[in-house]
Amino acid sequence: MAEKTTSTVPKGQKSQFAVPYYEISYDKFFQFGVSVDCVVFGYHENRLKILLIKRGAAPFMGMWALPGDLVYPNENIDVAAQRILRDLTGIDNLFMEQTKVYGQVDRHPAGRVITTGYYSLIDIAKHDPHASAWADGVYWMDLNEVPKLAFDHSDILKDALQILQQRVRHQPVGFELLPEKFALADLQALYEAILNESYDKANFRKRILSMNLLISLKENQKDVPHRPARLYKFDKQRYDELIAKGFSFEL
Amino acid sequence: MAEKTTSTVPKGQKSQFAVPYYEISYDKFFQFGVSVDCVVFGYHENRLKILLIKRGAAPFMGMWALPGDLVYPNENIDVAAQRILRDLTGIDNLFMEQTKVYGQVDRHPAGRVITTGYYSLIDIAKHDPHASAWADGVYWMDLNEVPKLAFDHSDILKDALQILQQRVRHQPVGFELLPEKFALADLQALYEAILNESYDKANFRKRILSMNLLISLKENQKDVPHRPARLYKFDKQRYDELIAKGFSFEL
DNA sequence: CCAAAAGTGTTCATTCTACACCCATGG
DNA sequence: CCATGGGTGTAGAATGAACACTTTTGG
Repeated sequence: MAEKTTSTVPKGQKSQFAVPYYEISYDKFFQFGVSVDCVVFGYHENRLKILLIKRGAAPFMGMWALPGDLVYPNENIDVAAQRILRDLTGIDNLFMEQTKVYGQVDRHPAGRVITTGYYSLIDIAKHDPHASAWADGVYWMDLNEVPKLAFDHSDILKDALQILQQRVRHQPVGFELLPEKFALADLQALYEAILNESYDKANFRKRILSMNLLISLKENQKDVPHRPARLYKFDKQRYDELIAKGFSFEL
Repeated sequence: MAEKTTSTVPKGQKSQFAVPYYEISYDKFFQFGVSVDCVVFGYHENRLKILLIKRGAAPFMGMWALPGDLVYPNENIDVAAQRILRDLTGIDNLFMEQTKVYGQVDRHPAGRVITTGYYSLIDIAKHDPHASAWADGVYWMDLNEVPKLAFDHSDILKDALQILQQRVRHQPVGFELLPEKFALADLQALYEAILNESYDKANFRKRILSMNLLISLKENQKDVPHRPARLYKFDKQRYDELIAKGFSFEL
């Protein structure tokens, strides 16, 4: 920012270099609000879910929205995103990644607020308790049943889903949605839910196992009315090694 | 932004819902500056280049930096990015895409400024004139020779390059860097420059041609001291059709 | 013994890789 | 006629898709 040495500027507005540098802070340029909005994906009973809140204040009171908040002037935006999810779920250091910035002038009725989308993946069974215990305004909504959301949150959700689908095909990102120990069929069902496709069981497991990213545990499912499946866990260490070598996971 | 109904907030700071909604605009939350920074890739003589400016004002005066500017309070951020490149190159509607948001508290010495990175691809031969004629502060720098940049611009550049490499492998994005008519060997050299790899000539052309994204012109290179190559152009229409059908280009 | 889902093996088609070879032009 | 890079064909390897089959559990 403020890097240009010359510039054409919109009529009636002076460039930031028309005034001494140290006055910039008090300038009309510093009037933006900054927020983050979180698209939290969960997975339960073969369905993709998303964490929504019911707004209890204007604007858009009573409408569904993504959890989000304004960023404090002395707060990094990544930290703000973590803070919001900590408030909702009680968990720190959740996997989170930026999606996009939304900078339309009129996107917030209260003033100029630009927001950054984040998406996150969590295992509902493990992390849900705090969220559902917290206020009456937080719910896991089936992705297929999400109504129109407040602000431009429908767009933010749409973009986040697309990015998730893209990620999941090229990086083993989906594991955060599963319990630590899982069967290959669970993983397959997860991929099918996210990508809206179906895969051949034999070929799916061959592909996944050939990547050597799963550690076969010496443990099986219990109390299932059929042959119990072998459980696996994700080998994070091996993944990091492969990534460091420029490996790209392709589904 | 301002979506939560309850929240724990940093000590000593009140949530935006502790005050009536309509007062938010005058709140301490609205003190951010917002900027955009552009990573403009060009391509010339088998080398990837990037457009840099030499800063003529504090802070970081005299250092190399990405072209960027503060966003006006009434300006969409995408529009701001286009404006900056229009100033530099005289071209409107350049291909541009967001990379990431940079929201570290201390990233700008003049105050709290968050910035959004954009990358853009342009054909130097076609679009350069304005840039090089414009002031003495704008240069095409070989990507391998870029020094440490002002602010966190080195990070922004690094991320943008990574995103470009990712894009180029999955979408035919690189064409913007070439003249409208090009030979297959030019395209191959471009991919090799961006991805730092080399490909078998025969296999590369088979792969590219099998996608049916190139239109073979009835025209060859001229004045080359060897068999002149057939020229092609990118079939944008066909590309849009394929994308609409969920096609994904894989290199 | 049956149902249900886990888990494996095989075949055939397709794609990828490496490499050899021919072609057209300027000098 | 040579050097240079354009352009093509092919054999063998590797991968992928489809599908049949075996295994292990609970009821």
